[in-house]
Amino acid sequence: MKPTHITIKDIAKMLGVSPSTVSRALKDHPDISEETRNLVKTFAEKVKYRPNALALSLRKQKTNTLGLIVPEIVHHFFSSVISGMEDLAYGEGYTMMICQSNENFYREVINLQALLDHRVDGLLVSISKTTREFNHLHNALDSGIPMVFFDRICDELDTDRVITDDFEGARIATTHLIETGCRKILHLAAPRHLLIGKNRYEGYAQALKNHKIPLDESLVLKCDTREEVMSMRQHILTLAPQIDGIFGVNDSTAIAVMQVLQENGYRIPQDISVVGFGDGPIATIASPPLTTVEQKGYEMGREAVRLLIQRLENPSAMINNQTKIITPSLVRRKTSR
Amino acid sequence: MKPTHITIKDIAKMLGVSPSTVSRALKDHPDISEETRNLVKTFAEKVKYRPNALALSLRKQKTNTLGLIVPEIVHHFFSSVISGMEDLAYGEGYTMMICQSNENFYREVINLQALLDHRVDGLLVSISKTTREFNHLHNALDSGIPMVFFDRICDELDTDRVITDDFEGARIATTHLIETGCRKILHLAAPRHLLIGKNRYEGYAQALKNHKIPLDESLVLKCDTREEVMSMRQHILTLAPQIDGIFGVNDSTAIAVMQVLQENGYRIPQDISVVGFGDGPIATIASPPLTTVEQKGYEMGREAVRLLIQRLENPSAMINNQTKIITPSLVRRKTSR
DNA sequence: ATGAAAGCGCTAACAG
DNA sequence: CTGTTAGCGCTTTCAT
Repeated sequence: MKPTHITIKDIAKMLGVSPSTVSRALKDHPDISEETRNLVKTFAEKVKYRPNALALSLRKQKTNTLGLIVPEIVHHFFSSVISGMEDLAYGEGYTMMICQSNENFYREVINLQALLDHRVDGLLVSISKTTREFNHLHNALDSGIPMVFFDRICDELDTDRVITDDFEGARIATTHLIETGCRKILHLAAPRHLLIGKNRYEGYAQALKNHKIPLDESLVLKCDTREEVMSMRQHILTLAPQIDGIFGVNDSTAIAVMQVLQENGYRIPQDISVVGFGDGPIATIASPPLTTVEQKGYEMGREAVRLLIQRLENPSAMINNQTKIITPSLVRRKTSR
Repeated sequence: MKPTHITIKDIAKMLGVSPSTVSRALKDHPDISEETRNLVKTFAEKVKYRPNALALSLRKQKTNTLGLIVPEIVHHFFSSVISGMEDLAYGEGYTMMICQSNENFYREVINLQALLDHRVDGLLVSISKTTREFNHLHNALDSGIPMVFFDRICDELDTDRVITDDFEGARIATTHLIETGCRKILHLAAPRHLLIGKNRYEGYAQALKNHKIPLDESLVLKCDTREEVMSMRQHILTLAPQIDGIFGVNDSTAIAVMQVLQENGYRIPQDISVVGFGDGPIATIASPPLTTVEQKGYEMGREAVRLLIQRLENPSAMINNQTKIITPSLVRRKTSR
């Protein structure tokens, strides 16, 4: 049994008026007499008339749909972003069409095409890790569709953007360690060729510099996953006696080192303080609960949608592209003093 | 600059043929001469023609879009489900329109309406915690739209369903505890009026019964959040000396008890074994890593979409509604022997 | 104050 | 083999 919907034409027929009259009455067009207007409206309500969004979109050349391409849904940060986007978009009368690239370039291209085929009004995108080449995005942009990048932005495209201030987050984290008494701070870093690796490293370096603490490169380890921590445990343990603080580039590495240390008799934070980055669900259940930098995915999502809708609704307004920077904040818990 | 798309009409005009010819050529209609077909196809490719999905949907009365209503996106289980749905739907040529109810009944109703307005071909829904009344879903179903419930199903609606076998999961978990030597097993349970509370409790009870271990109700505590564990810590500690195993209704409570115990000198699993339920990201980073029951959200998502598409593509086939049961499996890690 | 007609982009009878 | 026509559901001139 196919769902059959009532149309304006149906109503017109049943009421003995023309479709145009029904259409106008429904949207309070001034030309329509109060009488017919009420007639139509009450009738429409009675038969539960609902406008067909498809027809509307086709007619108006506007879908009120926002297309999203995200690397992975199953990721606390990204799902927070999506949640923020959904909430705001929904509140503004837009719906979202969501695609995940699964960190796969080819799929990102297809996703983009699908969204374009559906004539979404605008695009929200965070690029996949395997994306090295940006023709697909270039083309989309050239065709004139509004687009905002978030988190994983693309430098060679001039668009609105929302990013977290990784530098500042790292600086705050490291400063916190310094201000609570640490002097020899180990940094577990992401590769320098990744933006987050670079920026967080630099924030760390800046904090040291601000406090006249010399930067010791032997205290910066390329080590950004739990697994890597585990495989580098020996090295970390040889370093341990000479350090009093650790800044991990993300929560999982921070928690992983903490565990390695604890298993070897170190007390956190009495012997060594630890700060992470991200504030996912694992931070709170760590033992002790992890002091970390909160990344505000939800807020980032809202901001991205805000930027996009603003552009959609200020038609031609040649506003310069904006880069909105979300400043993360420190969440003090128990792994630091 | 509005994105302007090339249409079939445009192509027809430029090639001096009729729109229908173009339409047919593009889809390899047998009536079209190979010559014109190639002409049209290469030209279409050159100008990057892309069919307008909106127009297509309107025409075909089929949107190839699946509507999803989920309580919360930011939740490991649900985001896994979404991911599974997205992947399969995408592979089958469908796109997804995703709404979150935020556990709010009113919003669930609106979400449903929005999806219906967009004429999604089918619905995937997991009901919100605050939903006590099902008229909106009843109406949708009566109107004939295919619908599959997953995880949080609604008993009074006769539809396809996908659920996890909570009873069996709990039975497996408890059995594992028993088989590794535990006899006095504490169960941290969800309220009995919730399905998961009831089913997991019963699975626990069944396992005991199968092994002729008497069920001691004083070892069943209504306690299903981390916070609750913390506020009941005293009581738990008085119970601790007499127990050798714990089955937590979810991972966070399991991890929380484990921590309370550890802080008080108990060794896990030497003194007490612990098993959780869910297998979210927190399970692996717990220390020691948590033995738990894997809930297979991704698989559930795929299954739900499979059921839905099957119904969409077997037009009238009056297949009886199916309830697909996902049997969770035990993931042995280090909190049990 | 209301209706007729055209058209958004596409497809599918029906002609020829 | 190709073109003409009508229509999916809706809005919006242009008439009346």
